[in-house]
Amino acid sequence: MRKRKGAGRPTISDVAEKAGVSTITVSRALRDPSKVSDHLRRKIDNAVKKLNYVPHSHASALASTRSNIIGVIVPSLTNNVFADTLRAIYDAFDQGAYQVQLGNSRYVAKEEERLVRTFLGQGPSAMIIAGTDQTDVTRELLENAPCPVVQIMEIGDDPIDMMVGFSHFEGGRAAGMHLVQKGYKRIGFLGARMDPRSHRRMEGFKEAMRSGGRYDPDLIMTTTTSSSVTLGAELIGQLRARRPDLDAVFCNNDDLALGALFGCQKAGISVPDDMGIIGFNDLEMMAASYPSLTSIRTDRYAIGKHAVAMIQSALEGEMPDQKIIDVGFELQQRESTSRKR
Amino acid sequence: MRKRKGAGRPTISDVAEKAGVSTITVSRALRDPSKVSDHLRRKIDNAVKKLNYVPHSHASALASTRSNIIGVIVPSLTNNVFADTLRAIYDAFDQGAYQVQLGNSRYVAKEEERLVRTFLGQGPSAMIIAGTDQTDVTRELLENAPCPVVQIMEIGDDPIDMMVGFSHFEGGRAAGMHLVQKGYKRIGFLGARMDPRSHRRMEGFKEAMRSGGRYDPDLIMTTTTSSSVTLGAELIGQLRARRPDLDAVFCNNDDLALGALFGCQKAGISVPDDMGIIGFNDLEMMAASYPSLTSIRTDRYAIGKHAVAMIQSALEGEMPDQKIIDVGFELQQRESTSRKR
DNA sequence: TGTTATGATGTTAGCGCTAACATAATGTTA
DNA sequence: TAACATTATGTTAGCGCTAACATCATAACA
Repeated sequence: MRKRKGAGRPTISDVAEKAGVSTITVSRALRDPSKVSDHLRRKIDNAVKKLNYVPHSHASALASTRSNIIGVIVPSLTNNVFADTLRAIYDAFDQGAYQVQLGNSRYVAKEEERLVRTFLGQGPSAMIIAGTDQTDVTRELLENAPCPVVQIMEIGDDPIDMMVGFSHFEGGRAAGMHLVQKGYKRIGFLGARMDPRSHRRMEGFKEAMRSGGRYDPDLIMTTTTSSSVTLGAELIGQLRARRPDLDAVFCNNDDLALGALFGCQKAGISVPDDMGIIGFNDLEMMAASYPSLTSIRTDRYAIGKHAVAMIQSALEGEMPDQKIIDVGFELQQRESTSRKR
Repeated sequence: MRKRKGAGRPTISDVAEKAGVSTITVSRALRDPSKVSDHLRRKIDNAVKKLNYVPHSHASALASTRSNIIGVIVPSLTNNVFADTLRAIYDAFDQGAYQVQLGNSRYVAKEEERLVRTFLGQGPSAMIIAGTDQTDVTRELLENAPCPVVQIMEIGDDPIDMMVGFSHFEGGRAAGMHLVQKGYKRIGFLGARMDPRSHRRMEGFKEAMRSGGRYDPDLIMTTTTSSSVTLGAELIGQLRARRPDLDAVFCNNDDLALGALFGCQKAGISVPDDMGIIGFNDLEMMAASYPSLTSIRTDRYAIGKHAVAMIQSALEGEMPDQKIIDVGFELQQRESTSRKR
């Protein structure tokens, strides 16, 4: 007698036996209740409850060559921006029949490609990937993937499948225009990490400077070092050393902006009178700081929520209302750019 | 002819055929190369490379009732503290043969229990779970789980299996003692969320107050609201309204501490002379702020690294050196508690 | 009434892998 | 040299589920 023992927990056969039907009927009742008569469905539901049956996802994945995995790839786990979006994704999927599988590409394109391969190898139900700057190979893999794909965080005009985000270029431009309007004259840009989205914000900023007659490449200071508050203080120090006449900065993100504020305070420079500061993302701390910090508010949670909604309607076979959702952004003006002239 | 098509990618049989061996030999060569002769192993490795073979994890999981999943359960995705630990876990596992499966319990015990059930249902290779305050049911599930289990973030004397973290009680005590030593007299406690770890920090703090002759329950202000910088400013405002003589606070975490600093600045209270502030965790911003903020530094990345190392040695059948690893903490004294008397 | 569409359920054969046993080849001992 | 370990490889039968086809009942129609 050379039986294998299995995991011990109830199987679909146990349910089928208890309900007096065949296994495939149980399978159908669980996956698409409309395919089974009310009568049998009730019996099956009862049996499931009584046995405390939970489908073996691996068996299901093997038989159907399709798993209940939702692959999510982000470039950073510590960046608050992604954390908010991830939270939305987990919130939306946690109750349901799907398993979120998270990958961290660390801003490395090759790593991202590897993760896409790994995830696709599991026959995911859907993929969510941050950004629009995939390698050609990654893009092709995803275009041919037999599942919905949502690019998040930013939008562009050539989606792999679907997109939710906002225009970083426009966000950067709005920030720049705000500083011009506020009457600042020598407006700098501080940028860390300089991933593609940071670049687009910078380009938007430059555009605003040009149209406002304030463009000066000497006032742009960037580094590929990852962003931090400490770095913000350092960068503004360096830029001021180079250009003591600097009177405002747009920071690539809020950590830098907070750091820039601290840097100014340490150097005895008054914000906003001698230095205007604007950040990007509007993390919670921006409103609480003293002086409070102007920032471009983005709704990261909404991005995650929309992404999941798009996936769910795609999985239910509906055509989504739109392939590209722009959640926009909103300038939150606060004390750090409200100078009394 | 009623063949099923499969996923199209190469299977273990394809490799076996190409290498001129049986499938089980390929299986063994991949899982435990020492069980196969060099001769065949070379052939198999070649075939794998040529076919670009990747094992189908679902099939493997089904056949062995054991998946390559590492289940990780944390109470928050946005708290930087967990983000650092998660990053370490992802960094350590990303290259290998394991898949990290992340769950967010949202500080809800029942949710945690549900996640543990879900994960155990997949036959994980290991489980990592934050904290030591699981429900009895959760604990029992994990104690009987046929895989290594690591509790992270804190330590205690009754591990389910293994533990990595530090004593939050001692951390809180060290913070309290520091304020006493610095000569502060009416020392308050600000606590948000008040999860079990926050409680233990508070208890450590109280202990320090008692032993320093400074215990005053009226100076303790807590809320179950989740922590934020804004909240820190509010809480210190409320506590000062109640006790204008307050001259120092230990904040449950760094967000509150930063908020408390901003609150003081707004109210024109000089830090550290009129108000000492100490936080917990020592996030990066603490050193950068102005004035810089004293905090209890904890090594979250190390916790994740150790957890993975413990799991890996357990999976290789080794007895770990120790079941409980205390990564400790370190008081980082900065300007916010360095008063000139 | 017989023919055909429609829907509900069942039978069978895998999905790709590995546990459990079987066997062959080699070494080890008295 | 026989008797027995030990190691390397193979055979077979599932793991639990679902795709694909088959069957049966009922409704719908000419």
